[in-house]
Amino acid sequence: MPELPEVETVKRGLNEQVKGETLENISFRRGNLRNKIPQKKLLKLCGHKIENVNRRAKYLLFNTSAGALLNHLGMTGTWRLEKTPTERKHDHLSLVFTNGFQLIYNDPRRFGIVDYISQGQSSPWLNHLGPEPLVAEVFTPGYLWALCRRRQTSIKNLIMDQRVVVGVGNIYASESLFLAGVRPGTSCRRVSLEKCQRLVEAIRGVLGKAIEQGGTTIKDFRQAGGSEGYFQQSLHVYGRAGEACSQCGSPIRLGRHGQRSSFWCSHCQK
DNA sequence: ACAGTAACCTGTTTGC
DNA sequence: TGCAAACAGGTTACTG
Repeated sequence: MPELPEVETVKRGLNEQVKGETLENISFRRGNLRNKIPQKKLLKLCGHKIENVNRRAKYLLFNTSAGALLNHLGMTGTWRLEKTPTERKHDHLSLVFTNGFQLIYNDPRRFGIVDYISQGQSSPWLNHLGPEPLVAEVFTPGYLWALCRRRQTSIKNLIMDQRVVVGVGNIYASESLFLAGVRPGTSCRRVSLEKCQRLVEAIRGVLGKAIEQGGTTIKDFRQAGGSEGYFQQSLHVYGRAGEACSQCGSPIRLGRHGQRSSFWCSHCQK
């Protein structure tokens, strides 16, 4: 479900909803998602305030002075805040706050992660992550170009590799490549420094705009509070196979790279 | 070491 | 209409 803009949107919503609130209890409906949920460790957070909710890559971190709850939404994870909770299918745990509200984690496909991080420590989940694309000092054209020299894969696979740069998933990979004028199947070895420059700018630009518009709602992504994102209106190629390219009118092509659908315009992207 | 594929799940859409 | 296959915003574990 969520790429960087969606996770960032969720993060901002959660800060409005639970920042400063004290955790009273955590109730668990099942013992595992993609990982085994360390229930006992997580219960150490009870009695402590959520200082803030941060984001690293596509991971959310609920920080307290007694450690943090780490969460990855996988494809279908959502948080919803309720005063009088109505149980829904696929509710897996809920954070109960002293103000009477509950923050409930729902995840049908259970590709999500819920883990505990001790105070001041890192987590194995965060170890191999590449730079944040929105931080210009760390995600530079030269950096990307150096990786293009070294690796042997398509440029789309490369920018979706979280070790290379975090936060770019299947939607924004296609969109960035369209904006940069590079076909997704191009071998990264054949991507010039100049193209890397355009690509870095495109990635940063598209992620930034998507955040401004509250993310992309294709199917079931919702902002905190339940409203949809609006960025889907701005998608140039993703999900538009057969439609006319907004720039040149050629039909948008559909193909697959690394088991994922790719969308591109053969005229605008070389 | 690296790249490509299967696997983890459920729900929805597509095609016969 | 019904059923089965294909597909979905992600990541890891395996294979060669």
